[in-house]
Parts: sequence; C-alpha cells; structure tokens
Amino acid sequence: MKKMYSITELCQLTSVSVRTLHYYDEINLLTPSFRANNRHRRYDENDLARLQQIVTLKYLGFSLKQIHKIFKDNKFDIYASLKMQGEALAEERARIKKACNLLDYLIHQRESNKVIDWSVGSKIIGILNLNENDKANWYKKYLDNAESTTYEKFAKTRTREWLALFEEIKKNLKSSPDSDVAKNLLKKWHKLADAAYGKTPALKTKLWEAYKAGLIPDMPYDKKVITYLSKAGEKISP
Amino acid sequence: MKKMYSITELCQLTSVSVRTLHYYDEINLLTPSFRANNRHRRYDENDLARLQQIVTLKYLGFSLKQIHKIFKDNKFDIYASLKMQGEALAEERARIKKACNLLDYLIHQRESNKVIDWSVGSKIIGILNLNENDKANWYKKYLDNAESTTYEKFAKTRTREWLALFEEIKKNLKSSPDSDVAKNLLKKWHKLADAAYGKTPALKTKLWEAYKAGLIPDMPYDKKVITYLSKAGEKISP
DNA sequence: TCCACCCTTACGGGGCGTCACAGTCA
DNA sequence: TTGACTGTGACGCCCCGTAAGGGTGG
Repeated sequence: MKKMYSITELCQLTSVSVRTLHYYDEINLLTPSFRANNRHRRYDENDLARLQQIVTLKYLGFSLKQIHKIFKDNKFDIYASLKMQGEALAEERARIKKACNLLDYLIHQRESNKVIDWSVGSKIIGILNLNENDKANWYKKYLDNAESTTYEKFAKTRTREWLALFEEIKKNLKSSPDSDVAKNLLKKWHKLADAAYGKTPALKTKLWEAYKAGLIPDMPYDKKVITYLSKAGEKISP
Repeated sequence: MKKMYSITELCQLTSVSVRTLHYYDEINLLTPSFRANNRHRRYDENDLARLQQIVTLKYLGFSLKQIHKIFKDNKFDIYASLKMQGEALAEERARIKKACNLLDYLIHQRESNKVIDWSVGSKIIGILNLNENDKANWYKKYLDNAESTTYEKFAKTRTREWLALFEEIKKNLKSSPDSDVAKNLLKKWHKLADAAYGKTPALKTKLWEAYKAGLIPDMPYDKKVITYLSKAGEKISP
C-alpha cells in the first residue's frame, strides 16, 4: 500500500504553494500520478521525490524550462549541468560583489562631497561589464580623452617605479598607519603621483578614488596596499 | 546653447536600448525634455544625468518603481536607501553562497554515491532558509525524529568534549594531514563520534556530511578543522 | 526613389499571486 | 447549513525584446 498525499500535504512537506503545484501541473512539469473521483490531485512517493528535485534545482538557479529538459532527456548529464550552474552562480556572485564595490564608492562619495556624481556611476558600470579582452583599457571608460592620454603617458610607462614602491609598502603592512614608516611611504607615493599628475590634481584624485573603490579590473597592486595608504593619508590630513 | 541628444545618441552614451527609453517615457520615469516637430524625442543634459542615475541605481538592484519614488519624493534620503540596498545585496550574496555550498554538497554526493538524494537537497534548503530564531534547531529539519533525539542526547550534552577536541585540532592545523599527529587526532574524533553514534553509523555519516558541506548555521566549530579532518580521513581510508 | 532614423501599437514571457466562482464531503 | 478543502479560469505584475506598419527628412 503506497502512501498518497493530497495537494496541501505535499505543499506542507516541501514549502511550496498550492498555486505553484497547479502551475507545475499545467505546464506538465509535475502531473500527479492519480486523480480521485472528485478530480482532486493525488500525489505518490515518486511525485514527492520529483518535487523535491524540482525545488532543489530551482534553488540552485535552474529555470523551470531547464528542469523540464533534465527530466525529459534521459541522457541528460546532471553532473555536467550542476557544474555549469556552479559557474553561473560564480558569475552572479562576482556581479554582486562588483555592485557592492560600486555602492561603497557612491556612499563614500556622498560622505565626502555631499553630492553624488552619477555619471561616474554609469562609467564604472561600463568598466565592470568589460570582457576579458578590453579590461586593460578600463581607463578609457573612466577618463576623458585628455586624461586618458596623460594616464597612458605616466602610469604605464613608469610602471616599474610604482610596482617597486608598492612592493616596499607591502613589506611594511604591519606597521601602524600612524607611524613614521607610514608617513615616509606616503610621502614617496605623493612624490611619484605628483611627478605624474601634479599638473592635473583632479586626475590624481580621480584615479585614487578608482583604486580605493577597487574598480580597476585585474589590479596589479594588492588591495591591502591601497587600504594602508588610504588610512595613512587620513591620519595626516583628516 | 545646450547640447541635445537624439534617442540613439543617448542609447550609445549609456548602453541602454531604444525600447527601454520608450518604456521609461511610457511610465514617466524619463520623459524627454523636448519633442522635435516630427515628434522625435530630444534629450538634454539633465535628461542624460537622470538616465545615468537610473542606470546606476538599477545596477545596484533598485526596481524601477523604487527609482521612481526616489525622483518623485524630494525628501527621499538617498544615502539611507543606498545603505539599505547594501543590506539587500549582502543578503543576496549570502543566499548565493549557500546555493554554492549546496551545489558542492550535491556534486560530492554524486561523485561518491553515483546517485543524488534530492530529498536531502530540499531538507537543506529548509535549513538554509531558517530565520535567526530557529537556526539552533536545524537538525530537526535534517534528521528524522529518532535521529534528532539521538543527536540531542549525545551532541548537545557532551559539547564540551567536542569543543576541546576541536580546539586541539585547531592548534595543529599546520601539521600535514598525513602525519602521525593527524592520525592521532582523527582517532580521537572517531572515538568521540563512536561513543555517540556507534550504534547508528548512518547518523554518524549523515551528520558528518552536513558538517563537511558547511550547511550548519552558526557552526561552533571552525570550518578549517572540518576540512583538515576530512583530508586526514581520506589519506587513511580512500 | 531610397535610406536612415524615428514614431506608435501590440504581443509575449517567466513564475507564479490573487481573486472569482463552483463543486464535494463530513 | 456550515465550513474545510479542492477544482478551473483568468487577470496582473515587471521590464522590456521583438516584430509590424507607417512617417519624415535628406
């Protein structure tokens, strides 16, 4: 004697609404194995198992259409599609993390300037959506033409000096941002930055903001370094 | 003389489709400031700025309805709503991370058993969706009645012994999972586990699976400890 | 005349929530 | 009679994509 479930019983077991089961019946995703004389739906153990699979797959981000395919196609490789879904989830995670970064950036803008520059927001979205090939040219989305030229000239051609400085800072990460060591490193950083952007302080700020917000794709510098410098800067000129 | 934009120009500037701008016009979210004689839409700088704000807010997860409110209500505190949206994003992140954990669990199941037990999947979803108050009772969702009783009896009443063991393991995390130290710790763990679940080995496995998958809310043990034990176990009985 | 833009109108889709109305069994 | 449970049917939502069919300026 097999155990049978009414529609509400099944709902309670799986935290699914009645409407949802009606809908799944309608689209032939989960048709009850039997109908009582009153036309009431009656589900058996297999139906329950199937529903549990549906619920689980849905939680993992599969669409009902995809789930349909998984059931229909016996040769369907669930293992492979689970792995694929894993990649999709990873992408979604990355997207949300980017959104969080952008959010922090905007909140910080607002805290220091009292006004949010939304054009920067949409520029950043452009950067975040760059594909692998175009990532290297992020600055073209963020800066205007003149600024881009300046950036290419000074940042890219003198990369070695920057990297050396950041390596040095990395070694001193444990020292307090208040310390003389930190002040000294900050001074060195300002010297390099001013050599490049002293004539265009607005650009200097703009770039610094971008780095601080973690908006640069494949940043060659450790983010900890940026945070450290940022803290050191705050201590000196609050 | 103000700069004006045709609809396609605006689209190119903001990576938004024409249809979308039509729609925004339709719902009065972004009505172009002017219309040419041909009824063509003409946007000015303000419209552009507004669109940039819309795009940014949308990227951050706001609905069009919410954005509408933000514009309409002058007293609207954008700062506060940005912060709120930050919380929403954090929740979404958490959800995705949970889904990733579940996915790993299922893939691992499939790798060792060749068959996925979907009922476990839906049980786990039940656990993951527990609110703060009910988290402590996660095992009631995961285990059946008899198992729950056993768990309450042995796991909860002897918590101190478990915690002591896990603390000891934590101190030895750096030792290789191959080493004698590891073997010894694993032995201790088996002794404790068997004292509790020796008579119900299926339950022992079931609980271990749950821990390994990181499905226990507010787990009192460091996850590194679980991973370490897991590796040590694999080395001994592959 | 042809082309490049632009317009409006309308259907569809995903995954149900939410009525409205009716039947059945205790 | 009441009321708990169930059934079917249909509209709505949200954010557009995707036509279809037609206008205008160069």
